[in-house]
Amino acid sequence: MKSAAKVQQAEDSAETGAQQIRDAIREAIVERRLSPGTKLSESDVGNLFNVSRTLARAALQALSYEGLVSVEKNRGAFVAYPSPDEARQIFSARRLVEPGILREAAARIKPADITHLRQLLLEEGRLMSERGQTARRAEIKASGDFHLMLAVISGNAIMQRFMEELVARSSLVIALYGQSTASSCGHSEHGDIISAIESNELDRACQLMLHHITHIEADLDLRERKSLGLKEAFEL
Amino acid sequence: MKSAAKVQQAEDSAETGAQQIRDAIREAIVERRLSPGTKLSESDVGNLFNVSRTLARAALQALSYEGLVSVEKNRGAFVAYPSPDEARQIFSARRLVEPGILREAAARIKPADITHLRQLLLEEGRLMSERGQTARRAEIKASGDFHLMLAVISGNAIMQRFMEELVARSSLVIALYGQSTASSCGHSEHGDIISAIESNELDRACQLMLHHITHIEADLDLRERKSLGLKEAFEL
DNA sequence: GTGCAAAACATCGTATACAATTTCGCCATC
DNA sequence: GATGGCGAAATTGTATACGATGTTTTGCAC
Repeated sequence: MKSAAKVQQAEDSAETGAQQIRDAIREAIVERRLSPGTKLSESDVGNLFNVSRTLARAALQALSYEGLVSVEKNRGAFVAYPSPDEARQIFSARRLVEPGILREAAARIKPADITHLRQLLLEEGRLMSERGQTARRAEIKASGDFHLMLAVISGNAIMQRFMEELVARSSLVIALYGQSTASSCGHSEHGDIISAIESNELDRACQLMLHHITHIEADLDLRERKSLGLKEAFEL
Repeated sequence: MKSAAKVQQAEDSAETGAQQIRDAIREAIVERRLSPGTKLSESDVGNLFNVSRTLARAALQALSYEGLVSVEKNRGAFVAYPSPDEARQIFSARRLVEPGILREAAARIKPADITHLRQLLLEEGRLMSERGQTARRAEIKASGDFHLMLAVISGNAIMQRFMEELVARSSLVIALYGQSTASSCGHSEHGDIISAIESNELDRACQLMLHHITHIEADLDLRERKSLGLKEAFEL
């Protein structure tokens, strides 16, 4: 029934008054309801969630450890505004770890996992064809979930957490520097990767993954905005 | 002069009342002055550093994000006591990322970096020959610094932070499950890796790195302690 | 003497309060 | 009219206070 889930949630959220807020804000950032640079004042966050500044502050601190929020001393917290250089580092990191994760995942993958991956893919495709903001947001999330799922399958909780951070930060980068309207220009590439895994073509799957990541990065416009950059760093 | 550095430090530490404490505790954990499972009560930590529970709590929270401290709801914070499975995941993660980091580092390495690496190696060797607790602790740190330095050279701040976490947690694992007295049984392996990089034998350097990590893990006794495990989790 | 229950104690979770720093607006002055 | 400084308002940094939860101890009954 609902009781089990509710109790579980209650037990979690009890310790995690702050974590609930953290998760809510993170979701808002990843789904781009919050734009990079937006100020997240402790009081505002606290009022919004009906908690004290203490918890709001804890949540913001947590997000800063994940790189989604930058806190500046005596000035407050802002949704992270990754520099082009940071963006490059994020994708460099992904190219570095995702082939390895894919290999680990492929070694342990079960038929049920493949089914699950294909379900994700279907969902992603469905959302792509839909119109509207909510569909867009769900699509963004689904696109990241594919990469996350591989980390889950790999069975390494540490790499999973790291990938969560990388995917979330990627979403931020794409929001800032993305050019093409469709963030998931490489939707079909996900399918190709699954197919390669299924047919045990591991090296090819890794190659596809590398290309996929590179394609995402290639869609960005990572040129520095000199004069604009200063203005934006101040206010926007 | 000193002023620039001092000011920089002052600005840093001002924002980081909590971060100073976090760093101090982390250092104590990594250098094994604090054993896994040790209780870190918020009040005690606060009193120790002459700050309120607020800051102590923030520091402990931060350490829990790094996996060095585990906080249990309504029970308090403890120096992390990684399970054998967690230990395996940590080394699995290192095998996954360190070759990639090494490749990145090799691509950007400058002569000055190699000099620096060799200096680290020398220092490590010197500490190995010394006796005493302090030398041991410094040796542990130096051994990790080699791996960290490669991440620094790679120029990717994200991977650098990730490696910092992995090295710190490795230290914890070795403290728990290490068998041989010398934690740095593979000291010479560090030198071999540098040599391989210097002579541009990249594939060999990666192989050496993988073997090195595997050697460290092989020195562990990762068998589960059933009855003992429970007792230790309580008190020790 | 043993076992259970209840209360005292300790510790954490959260809110509120105060101090320090920054920011913004206003007025005087050039 | 522009500029610079001074003061008020807002925001963050830190401490303290109070309620909730877990742990230990004490006392009573069997």
